Amino acid sequence: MANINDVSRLARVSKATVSRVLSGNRGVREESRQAVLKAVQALNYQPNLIAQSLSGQSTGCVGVICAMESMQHAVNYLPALEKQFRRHNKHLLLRFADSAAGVESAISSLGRGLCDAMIVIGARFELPKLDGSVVLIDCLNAPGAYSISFDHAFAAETACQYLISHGRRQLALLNYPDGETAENVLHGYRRGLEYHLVPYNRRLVVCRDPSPRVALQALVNSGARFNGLLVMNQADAREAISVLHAYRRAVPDQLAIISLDGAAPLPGSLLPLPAIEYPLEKLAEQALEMITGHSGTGPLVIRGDLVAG
Amino acid sequence: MANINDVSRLARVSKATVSRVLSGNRGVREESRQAVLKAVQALNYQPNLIAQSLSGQSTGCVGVICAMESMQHAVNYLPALEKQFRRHNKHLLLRFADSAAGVESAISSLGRGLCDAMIVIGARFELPKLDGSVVLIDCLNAPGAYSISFDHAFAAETACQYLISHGRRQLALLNYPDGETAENVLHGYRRGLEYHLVPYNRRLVVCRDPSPRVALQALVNSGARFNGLLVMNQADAREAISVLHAYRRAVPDQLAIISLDGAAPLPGSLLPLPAIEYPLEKLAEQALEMITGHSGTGPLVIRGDLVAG
DNA sequence: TTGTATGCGTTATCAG
DNA sequence: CTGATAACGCATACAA
Repeated sequence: MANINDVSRLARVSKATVSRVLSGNRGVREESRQAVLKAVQALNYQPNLIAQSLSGQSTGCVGVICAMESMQHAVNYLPALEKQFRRHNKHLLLRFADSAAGVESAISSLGRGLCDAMIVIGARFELPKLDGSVVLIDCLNAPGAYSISFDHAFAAETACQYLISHGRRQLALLNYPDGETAENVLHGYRRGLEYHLVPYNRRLVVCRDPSPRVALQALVNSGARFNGLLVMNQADAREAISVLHAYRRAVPDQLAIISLDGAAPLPGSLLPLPAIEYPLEKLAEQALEMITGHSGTGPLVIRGDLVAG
Repeated sequence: MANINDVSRLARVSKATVSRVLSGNRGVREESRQAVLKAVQALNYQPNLIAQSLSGQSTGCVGVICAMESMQHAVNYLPALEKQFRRHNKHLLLRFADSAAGVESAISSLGRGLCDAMIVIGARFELPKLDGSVVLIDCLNAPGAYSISFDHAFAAETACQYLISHGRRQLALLNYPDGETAENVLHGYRRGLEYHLVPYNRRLVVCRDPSPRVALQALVNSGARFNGLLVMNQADAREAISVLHAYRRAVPDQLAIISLDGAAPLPGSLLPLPAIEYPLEKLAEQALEMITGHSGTGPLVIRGDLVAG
């Protein structure tokens, strides 16, 4: 690959002039400018990004750490993020992690001059204290200053409203394990019920961890009756369908299921379920703004769209 | 972030000595070694990767370009690749592309000193001529010297054997559009039939492009009878189930479906279909070897495992 | 308007 | 065994 010296030699100007022409051509004689451009063409010269990074102080790379638990999940953000960041000439450095330790290791490995910033996506585990240049997307218990999280209370409430307005009043909830997010979900769930004067039945609330299947089995076994079910994501929805199928409960005829995070709508899915979805492009935009710093600081909470099945 | 100068100052040695200690500590007095190590600890020093890249000639980054058509597909290789490459301190630079032009653009954008090598995954479109440092994985019509592709003929034959041994003799094929791969699939399909003396019926072979749904509709409408179906991937399988469901054909009771690429087994999938699967870890290993050059050159064709539903 | 010189952080060469 | 010093490729302040 040709470098700036080759170009300057061929164009009979100095490296500085070449550099000037290529980055904001201010104050260069048209003649030299053309010479440089011609040489660039001839040599098919492209500035070396590594050298640019070292000289400037920015690499143009952003580390993206995907939590693996809900991978099907996190992975769906990737195309939207990549598209958005590419527009701004930013590259994505990909890592996966399945624990807080994994995230820390990824961060320290990426944070050695390679990245200008980092994004953690979809972590369901407790996160360590993080640097200011780390943006958290869809992470539970986001401890950082920069985070984009979902309004789970609002989502749960909306889901209840939807199901109840479709004639389902006995609503079960397959919630996250104890934590801020679970409380938010529960809050929204109760608000949704209250609005329609549906009494709250704690037996209808179960925890998806360690296993959604077991939780649902326990729920069914308990004899508590329900004709609607709120789940936390599409994967859980599938599990639920599968379990309930085994119990001869037809979805959505006898039992309506709604997902509180409808990301990752699987192509050619057999039965499209209603869900609360979060717009991927908007999300990517916000993440970019947080990273480039054009945005006001502070965590951001976004509300999802109700999408009927 | 502390740099090598800070360390050398604190340890009262030169930069060179610091560098020596950190990379293969050959010929350094134990005393200085300890001093350096102490300083490194104290300052939490980690060598800047960008500077290392500029100085050495390798960035330790590998570009990964995922074809977007069968994204659900390509994206599934990512975790395995990342895991494998991370072991060798290689980072993954992620891009998506949906056309040959997109791939070219990605390659030229990544090929400016950022990457040592590149991988293209899952391209179903015609690929341009590519540099030697590009490895093609699961790409149709792989034109490069380095490629890992699947033995489609073998897969198709295996699929036929499986279905026929399960009492399905009228096998339809939802094939790729014209091309080398489609021919291979067709070859395997015919071989599988021949083995069991099942006559070949060309009406049972349809093309999945531009739309698997339409192709299947046409197939059903044609009146040709079939009780088994070979599809090219899980997404197509889902589409097929959906279409056939509409025609009141139950899967897998009346009709058995097998996928020739069972990657991306969806979690909690309702009905696990039989499929030919390609081992992701092996694949990632091979890709790594091709890139690090420890492997004999030339394209590699691998055969998939039959996994019953 | 242009060229020179210096810095970015590291590795490697070569004297000492 | 160690320390200066020259690359690596580019950007930029400064001088002309």
